[in-house]
Amino acid sequence: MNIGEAAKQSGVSAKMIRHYEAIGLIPPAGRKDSGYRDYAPADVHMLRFIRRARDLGFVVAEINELLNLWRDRSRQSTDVKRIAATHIEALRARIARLEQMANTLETLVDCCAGDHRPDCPILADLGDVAEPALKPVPSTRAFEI
Amino acid sequence: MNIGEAAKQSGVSAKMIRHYEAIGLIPPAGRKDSGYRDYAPADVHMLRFIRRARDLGFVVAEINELLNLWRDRSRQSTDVKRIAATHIEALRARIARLEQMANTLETLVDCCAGDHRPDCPILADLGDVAEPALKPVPSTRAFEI
DNA sequence: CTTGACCTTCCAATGGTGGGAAGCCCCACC
DNA sequence: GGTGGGGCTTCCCACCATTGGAAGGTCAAG
Repeated sequence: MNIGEAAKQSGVSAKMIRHYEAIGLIPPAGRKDSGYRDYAPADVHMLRFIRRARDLGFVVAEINELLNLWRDRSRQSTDVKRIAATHIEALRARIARLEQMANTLETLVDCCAGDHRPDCPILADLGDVAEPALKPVPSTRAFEI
Repeated sequence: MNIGEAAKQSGVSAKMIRHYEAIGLIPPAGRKDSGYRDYAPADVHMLRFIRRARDLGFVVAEINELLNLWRDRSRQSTDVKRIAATHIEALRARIARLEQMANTLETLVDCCAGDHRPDCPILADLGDVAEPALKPVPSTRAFEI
């Protein structure tokens, strides 16, 4: 099966399949005489596993661990559970941060007249100079939030 | 004032101050004879505005709009409100997606014995082959989630 | 005058994904 | 036997925000 077909069946784009192979998340696919990658149904199954894990927000490093456990017939379910639980914590932390942002903004928006006048509590809050305890903190990267 | 001092007072790292200047978010700083950037309290104020907006999850493009409105004395608060409201919607959407992930995982974790045995509903779900309607959908980028 | 803290510019990496170019391969159709 | 179009290959670049580091100039205190 060509990479395009594997992509269709797994829901993982051909681009990403090659990428996952390049970073070692999946083993190098077999090749036909033409040089084309050749995929078996088992490979599609694995790709679908990856796709589903991505949909659940796991990052590649975690998916790697999960894949290893998946393949390991002598695995202990507690290992899987630990990874998942840790991930849930991370998700909840991100949610909490986003919710705090949204709530703060909601309050400000509710206080804003939203008319033709220039006075705006949102801008007032943003430009408020009265914030002393503000260090050049290693602010979290956007994609980690 | 040197960039280090401006960084300390604003909470924006020197690296990012230079970056914001490079991408045109802030105007080029004045220079001393030595070539060092020179910052006035007003610049620190602007940087603090940016810092606060980032903390609320605004992306640079939005911060640019907000800065322009901030500087525009004839602005209409409705413009600010609209930007903020749109941003809240985006935040809520991200929260909803993360919550769905967390809830799905929570269910799976609750069903997992978490002991020495290999049987695990989490892996079973991930590897479930019974998912036909799975297209190579243009999955959202990580930092947009 | 040296030392160390600060500043400068430039380049690279992060993570996950998409876009595109240049060139090869394969199949169906005429 | 050609030819056209679609799929495949590799390689490089972009996104977003941020950090790290190297190589070198500047400043203040000792």
